[in-house]
Amino acid sequence: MEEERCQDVCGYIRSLIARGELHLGDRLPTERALSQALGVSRGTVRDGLRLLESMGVLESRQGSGNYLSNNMGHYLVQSLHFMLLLGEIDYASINRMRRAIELQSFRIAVQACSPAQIQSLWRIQDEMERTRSAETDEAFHAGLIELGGDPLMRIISDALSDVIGRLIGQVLSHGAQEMLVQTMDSHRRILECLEQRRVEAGCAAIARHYDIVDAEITRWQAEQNT
Amino acid sequence: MEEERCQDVCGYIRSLIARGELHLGDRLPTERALSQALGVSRGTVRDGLRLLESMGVLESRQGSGNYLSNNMGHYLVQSLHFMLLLGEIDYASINRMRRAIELQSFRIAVQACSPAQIQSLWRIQDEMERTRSAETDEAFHAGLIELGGDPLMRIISDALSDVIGRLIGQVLSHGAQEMLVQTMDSHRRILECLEQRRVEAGCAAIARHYDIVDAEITRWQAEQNT
DNA sequence: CCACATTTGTACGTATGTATC
DNA sequence: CGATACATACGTACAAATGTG
Repeated sequence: MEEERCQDVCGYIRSLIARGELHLGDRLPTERALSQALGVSRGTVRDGLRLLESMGVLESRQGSGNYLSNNMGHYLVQSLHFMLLLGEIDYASINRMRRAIELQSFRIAVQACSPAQIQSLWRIQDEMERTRSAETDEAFHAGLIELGGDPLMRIISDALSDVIGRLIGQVLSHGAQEMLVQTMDSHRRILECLEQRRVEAGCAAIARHYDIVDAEITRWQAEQNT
Repeated sequence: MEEERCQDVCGYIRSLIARGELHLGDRLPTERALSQALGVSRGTVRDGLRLLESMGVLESRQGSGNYLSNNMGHYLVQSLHFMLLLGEIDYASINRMRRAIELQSFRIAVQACSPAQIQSLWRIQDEMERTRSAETDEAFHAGLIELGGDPLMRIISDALSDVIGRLIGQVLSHGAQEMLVQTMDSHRRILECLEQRRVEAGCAAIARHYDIVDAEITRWQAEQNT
């Protein structure tokens, strides 16, 4: 067997992108058209397309077609879940990564973001003061990353938040009141530093914030094991 | 058709892991055994296993079997290549992420790494002074991340280095001599700060290093377009 | 609202290639 | 060499979603 014809499918799509004939959001040729163009069966075309789908390069819509997309995050989330399950990584590791991304985003945001953007973060923070929900906490951090404006950091950060989200929710709802107060204190301090364009103080506030979260997660997990 | 039997395969493997009956490196039941146990065809089993393979959860070895592994990085690399191709991210974005990871790893390493570990980095740096190769540059940064000891940062950092590696190689070999001198200067400064456990100075050195690299990449890309 | 063609989704069976042991 | 196990491809059938007339 000559083998690897499904790699040809990937390569063909890749070349269409490289030649500028396909862009993000575009619909691919139908699977039957591809199978005729490349002289392979539809099943083989599907194997190739599913490879691309598993990398988040395209998205299939039943009854409609295959479209170029960018949902790498989706598969990143699943990978992270399995890595957690296999004990290859832990929540502390995920949080270290979130901390690294947030610090870098903050440094960029301090130099680039507008007062209006800061205001929108204040509104999210105000809502969190009222609801004390994990969703608003996630929105706050996602908003901070967004200010950095880096697409890769946003994708990875979103995936990390998704994976750790449930845990944060449990910690927030069952954790000590003191921790909640500290969390929202540090949120406010971060925004104040952002407004006053104080880079180092802001980074210190972010570091303190994650120290608090890390400590609480550790404490909460120890409690679960009893 | 009852559909989604290939998801059952994923779920079954997942449950085997969760129940502690399968660990990293273990060999899975044969495809025929799985197809009998779950009452599906071998092709369906393969569909399920390939889903897991695409997430880096398992690795297939022809003639031997399917093994639980952790090569999420491999697929991360391919995703990143496509994202670059589609213009969803650029090299600057990748470098921002590398900078963020390296800064965080450095902060951890300063507090935790041994003199022997620092010595091994000096040896890599000595080799780079001689060879001025992209490989030793990559080894230097990988070593720095390694000192941080975080598995997630290592995986993501390796993938990023892989994607940007060729570009770094071209920049190093065709770039200005002045840039090479600056690069190795900053490498040495980073190691000196690590030895002297000077956190902030070390972070500043890392930031300077990436500023140099970013500027050179920008300059080099502009040159390519002429 | 219905009917219909199109397109992808899923599964099965079969055949053959190829690496491992 | 032979048995085992995965790799790849093809063909077929039907399900389900979409879009259109």
